[in-house]
Amino acid sequence: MNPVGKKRPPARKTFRHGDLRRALLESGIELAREGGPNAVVLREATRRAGVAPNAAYRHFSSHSDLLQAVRAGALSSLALAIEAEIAGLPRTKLPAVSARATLRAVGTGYLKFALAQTGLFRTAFSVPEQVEGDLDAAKTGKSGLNPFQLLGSALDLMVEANVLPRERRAGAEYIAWSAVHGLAFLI
Amino acid sequence: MNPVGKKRPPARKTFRHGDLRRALLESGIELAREGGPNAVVLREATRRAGVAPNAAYRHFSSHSDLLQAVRAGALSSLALAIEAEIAGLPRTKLPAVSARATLRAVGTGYLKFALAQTGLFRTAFSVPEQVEGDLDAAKTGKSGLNPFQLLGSALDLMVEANVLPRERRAGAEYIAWSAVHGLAFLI
DNA sequence: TCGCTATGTGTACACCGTCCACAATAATCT
DNA sequence: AGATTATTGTGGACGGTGTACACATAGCGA
Repeated sequence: MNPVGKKRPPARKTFRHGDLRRALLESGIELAREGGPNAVVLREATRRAGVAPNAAYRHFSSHSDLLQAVRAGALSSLALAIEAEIAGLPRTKLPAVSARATLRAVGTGYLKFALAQTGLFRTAFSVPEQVEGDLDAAKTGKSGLNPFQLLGSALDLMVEANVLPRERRAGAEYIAWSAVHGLAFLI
Repeated sequence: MNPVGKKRPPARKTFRHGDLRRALLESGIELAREGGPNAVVLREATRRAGVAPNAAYRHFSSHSDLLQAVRAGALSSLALAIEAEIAGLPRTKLPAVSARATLRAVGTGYLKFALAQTGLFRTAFSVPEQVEGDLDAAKTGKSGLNPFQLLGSALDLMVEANVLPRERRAGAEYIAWSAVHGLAFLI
């Protein structure tokens, strides 16, 4: 009908997709958002990208490889949400006030995300894996820090502002993180 | 070969299994123990029970129904682990000491279980669901209390022993639970 | 004893992840 | 430019999964 035929799902103009990896990743993230980790299904992602199931294997070595990438994307979204919460803070001159507010913002950003994006949140933490020293840029927000590192830098601020005694700094991530994460899980 | 030809795989003497529901449940729990929630696969459970796949549908309405039952069993195991930890406590006359020790035992029982039975633990909390007011006996230990209720009764002890001010009792479950659960998740 | 009903079997379907051989295109090298 | 090679997508197949339907078996009460 359309001589200059546009692409429907399977109707692509070029044989090559152009950016299939990103397309699959985004479909996967959407699936995760809708139904959590178990909903991210390789074949459905290829379907949404308008491509044959096997095409996925040119970009991801397996289903779990794709899932890992989706998971990284979810962590990145979480990082962005936390950063947005921090950015929305009213400015203040007082380091102590600011440091406390930042730490609180990390917590509330985390909780808000868990509530608003439950599927992504569950996906992000569906597989136990250490994120502490992870440098993977796919998991970070605009600041280049992943959620765990954002918490760490908020704690650093507390120390600098003399709100948190330096000797109690070590391991504080774990305390704060477990409290907030446990709470998030409860809801 | 065998003139009185018997059936190997389904080597059951009687047509009826006798206690298939329990058998399936136990196979399911074993699967969860070995590989977490995603490993509890209906067909494999029936295989281990020596029965055709469809037989499961006489006792569970669906795969997720079976999974829910397995999950209840996992919660029950956790409750038993906590009770065992409490039971192992040295006796003392002092209510304050005893109350504190009991609360701590709940926490360590919880953590030990999370470490020793990771698969079951992950299964128990794989699906968010309120356990607070749940009266389902399938989730309890010998005391008839589920893990969350065990925590509650430990906190009650604290109040009775005047270790925890009564006005701080409300919602204390959530604080304690989120701290311990978050910690468990970290490990 | 007869039939009812609970319980297990067999067959079949759609969907999933993944392997293999092959086709179409883009990139590269004469 | 033309030929060669590498990359990317397709098609078909296989075994595994959950589940629906029809049927077989056997335990139980009349």
